Amino acid sequence: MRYSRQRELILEIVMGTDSHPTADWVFQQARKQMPEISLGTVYRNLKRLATNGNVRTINDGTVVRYDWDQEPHDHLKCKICGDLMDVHLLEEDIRKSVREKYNFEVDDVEMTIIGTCNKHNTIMEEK
Amino acid sequence: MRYSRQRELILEIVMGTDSHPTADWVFQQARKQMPEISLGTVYRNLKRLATNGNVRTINDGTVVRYDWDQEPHDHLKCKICGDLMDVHLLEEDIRKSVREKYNFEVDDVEMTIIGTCNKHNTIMEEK
DNA sequence: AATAATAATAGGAATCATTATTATTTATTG
DNA sequence: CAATAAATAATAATGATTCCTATTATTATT
Ligand SMILES: [Mn+2]
Ligand SMILES: [Mn+2]
Ligand SMILES: [Zn+2]
Ligand SMILES: [Zn+2]
Repeated sequence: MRYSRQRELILEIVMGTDSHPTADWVFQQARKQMPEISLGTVYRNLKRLATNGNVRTINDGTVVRYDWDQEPHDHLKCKICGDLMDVHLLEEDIRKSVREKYNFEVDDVEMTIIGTCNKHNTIMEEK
Repeated sequence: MRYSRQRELILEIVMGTDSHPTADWVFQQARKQMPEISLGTVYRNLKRLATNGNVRTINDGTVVRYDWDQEPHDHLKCKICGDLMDVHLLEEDIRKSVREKYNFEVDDVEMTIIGTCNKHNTIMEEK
């Protein structure tokens, strides 16, 4: 795979955020620095970066998000603000348990925990 | 909400399978018994049955599947045959841990474990 | 049973995220 | 610098799902 300015920029953008961005968000950022870049190029390169192991993909309902953090971890999704936040738990227990109980060879655990994040705490309203 | 023959059929089809069907699969089954039913009707009613709590939805990558089983449980997805199978594990531990450690109010845990199911066991090939 | 009120449907258009196509541009190599 | 082929930009196509609207079916009322 040979070098391209657009791929370098795309990777830099994903590396520079914790927001688990979509292809379209990356595209909006990228065109600020490179106005002629096309959305197809962003999709193509994000996919390639994912198969190369430079970034990882997250399925957020019906859209795909990208995450520079390759460590096995899961996500909390706030149903109010839609934010995804990282959470590290029990990954190894889950893998072990599934292997032993279900005879299923685990590659990857995808967990999204849906709820309400602490930005929307009810405590504040108790004035 | 008033009765409709098509909604009754749609629910019956979802209730009658463990395959975690998509809207399109339900549509294909439904039209065998009711050839004039439309795909939009299937989508509309599956969504309604889900909000009514008659069925639950599963995000399988980019497509939505439906599950009659309302018990909290997770799914193993085989990367070879694409099948989804039910798995029951640790749900309460996960909820508790997230509440305590992250101050995040949990509504629902969505977990998909990706790997290879035992239909593709390598033991069989060791002849 | 006929009538009225209106919820639900069929069929098709529209939308949204993503992928495919292709002519043109660009990185790489001798 | 020229040749080669990989990557891009622009745009068309796709697939899943939702939306629109004229027509039909269900339910309540005479
Ligand atoms: Mn993450
Ligand atoms: Mn299930
Ligand atoms: Zn929030
Ligand atoms: Zn399998």
